[in-house]
Amino acid sequence: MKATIYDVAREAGVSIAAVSQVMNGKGKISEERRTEILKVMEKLNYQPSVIASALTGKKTYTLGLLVPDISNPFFAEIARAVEDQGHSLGYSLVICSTDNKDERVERYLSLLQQKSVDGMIIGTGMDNKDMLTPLMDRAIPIVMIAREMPDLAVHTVVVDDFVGGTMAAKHLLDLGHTRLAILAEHAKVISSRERVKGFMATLSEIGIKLSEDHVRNCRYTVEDGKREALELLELPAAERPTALFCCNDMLAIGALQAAKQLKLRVPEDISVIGFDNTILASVTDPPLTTIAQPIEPMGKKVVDLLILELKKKSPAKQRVVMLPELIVRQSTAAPSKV
Amino acid sequence: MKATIYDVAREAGVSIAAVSQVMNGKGKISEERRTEILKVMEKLNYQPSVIASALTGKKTYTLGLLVPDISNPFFAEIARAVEDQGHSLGYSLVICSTDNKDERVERYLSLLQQKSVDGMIIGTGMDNKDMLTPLMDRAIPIVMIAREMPDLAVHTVVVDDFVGGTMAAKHLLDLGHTRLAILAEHAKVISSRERVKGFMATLSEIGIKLSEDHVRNCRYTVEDGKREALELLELPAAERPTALFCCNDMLAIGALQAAKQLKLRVPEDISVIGFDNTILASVTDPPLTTIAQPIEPMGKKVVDLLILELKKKSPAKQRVVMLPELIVRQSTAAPSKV
DNA sequence: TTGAAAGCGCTACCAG
DNA sequence: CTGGTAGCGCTTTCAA
Repeated sequence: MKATIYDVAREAGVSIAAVSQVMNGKGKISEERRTEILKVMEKLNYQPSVIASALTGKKTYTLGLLVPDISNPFFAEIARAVEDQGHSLGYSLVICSTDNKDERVERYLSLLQQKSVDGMIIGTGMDNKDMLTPLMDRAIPIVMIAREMPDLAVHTVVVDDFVGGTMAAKHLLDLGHTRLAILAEHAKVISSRERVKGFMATLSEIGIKLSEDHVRNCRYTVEDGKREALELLELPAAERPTALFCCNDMLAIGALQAAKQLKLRVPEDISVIGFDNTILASVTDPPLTTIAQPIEPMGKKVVDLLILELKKKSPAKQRVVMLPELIVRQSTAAPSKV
Repeated sequence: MKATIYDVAREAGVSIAAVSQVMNGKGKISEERRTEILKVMEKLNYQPSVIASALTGKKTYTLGLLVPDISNPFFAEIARAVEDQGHSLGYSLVICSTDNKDERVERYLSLLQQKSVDGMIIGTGMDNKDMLTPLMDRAIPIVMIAREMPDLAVHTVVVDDFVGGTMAAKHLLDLGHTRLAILAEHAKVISSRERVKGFMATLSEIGIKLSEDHVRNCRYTVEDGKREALELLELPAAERPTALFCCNDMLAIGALQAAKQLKLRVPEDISVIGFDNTILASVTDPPLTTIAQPIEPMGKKVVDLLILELKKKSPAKQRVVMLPELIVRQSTAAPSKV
């Protein structure tokens, strides 16, 4: 069986209090006893129980991460960034794929509480924002990444979606496009909305206005993107957009597939720009021009904020906005002169 | 603060034992008290502490999953499958990206023990297999997925790598290829070795033998695959392979990129076949022909085995071998007649 | 310096 | 049926 603090104490001929003290580097212990105890711990391969220590009011050193789907490359990359930073600070990560379903969010939120995680990182949307308030009442530290819930006093780390949208627009405009369209995510996704806003704002600066059916709402799957893109690309040539801004890489891939199916060449006949710069963007054909989110720094930052928060050393609630970056690959080009 | 069992008991005017009993559905409680207690729990939004209950000898309902890198789509997909099955059985998942470094494996193994996870799912390789024996001595349930350590008595779920290799070979042979080459993972990766074996065995059945420099060892990155593929594809035309079997999709993508760089067309000039059928395979250009692993059933199965194991109802150690499947997309075709 | 003892929240056994 | 109580492994006073 596993060795306990009692085993170590007995073996070393001291009290459990002494053992506890050397483990936590607290209290005064003679150097002699100290090394003796250390030796015994080593010998017994003693692994202190985090469970027991947590019960006495200390931390569990476990964090929860809620994302829509860990198998989605974007969130997998976020998870890795969060895991690494957490790990370097001594925390483990429990992953929770919510599929964006409130019911799953609720279930996980409750589970994580029962397991006494030290804090939660929310990277998933939810329809009912009230789900989080009970947590906050209980003073369970929460931070958000890549999503935000306005009027919720929590640290938040996001990319500047609006600016990302303007970057995409500028790139396309610079290339000479004038007939544009957007593949957006569901309207309730704030980040997507902001991207669209930034995109449209930039267009309107030079007097371009998108008709409503040129802004399509999709879920977040490749299939969805493809379906909507097909409709857009099947419009009569005069209306058909020459460039597509997709609010994430998955949708952009759908658009690529739609173009292929319609025998349209990318970027000659149609330019496509994505968002996120996941690994997917680098392996498509053609490689996807996209707006990159600085995932790694974001994951790092959100963990740092969470740790600060649960150490009560937290500054006023911050909203950290990171700058996106345009990554030009080969899915965008000047429109062909017709 | 969080409500405890005491709060519920006090509020309901009963003993904590009674509360505990209704929670666990044990003992005899009058229907009356029972509903009353339930009502109070509801009212106080009582969340029983898994920590405390675990300390009394019950389970933590937490599982650990070790993989090389959660941001690698293949492992992210495994994680999702494992998470789902675990979740449906009431278990949470702690993810651990090891980067295939023994040092990280060891650290995580120790951490998971300290946190008293109920079991661990190993999907990462390690040089020093002895790292697992202390766990087994302590009777911590372990199962393996997508990796195996022969002569270690643990349940293992793998795809039939050898057969996968033969499938790839048959497909290429049927297409008419005779000059073949392999992009393998490091020789210590058993699954890769088996794939190579299956592939070569099939070739030798019809008298084809690969020269040694046509079997290249890579790490598991796209860059690595590309580098090795470049060398292969730059061979004089007479020696240059017309088809490449890559032991995973990442390497295959590297091969695709190498071909592109050399202005070779896929599949006309060079056929490429991957392994794993991750999401990446469906978004490349051309879409990748690959050998699919039944990830979802594998994840489900491995969790079931683990749960059985920790309920002590475990049958003799099983090695579950699932059948791979050839997914034909567009990266393979008959060699062009030269 | 050191150790006895009181919990942390919950389970399980046992006497009523 | 019901409730008192002894732990689970560890932390933290508080005396000695």
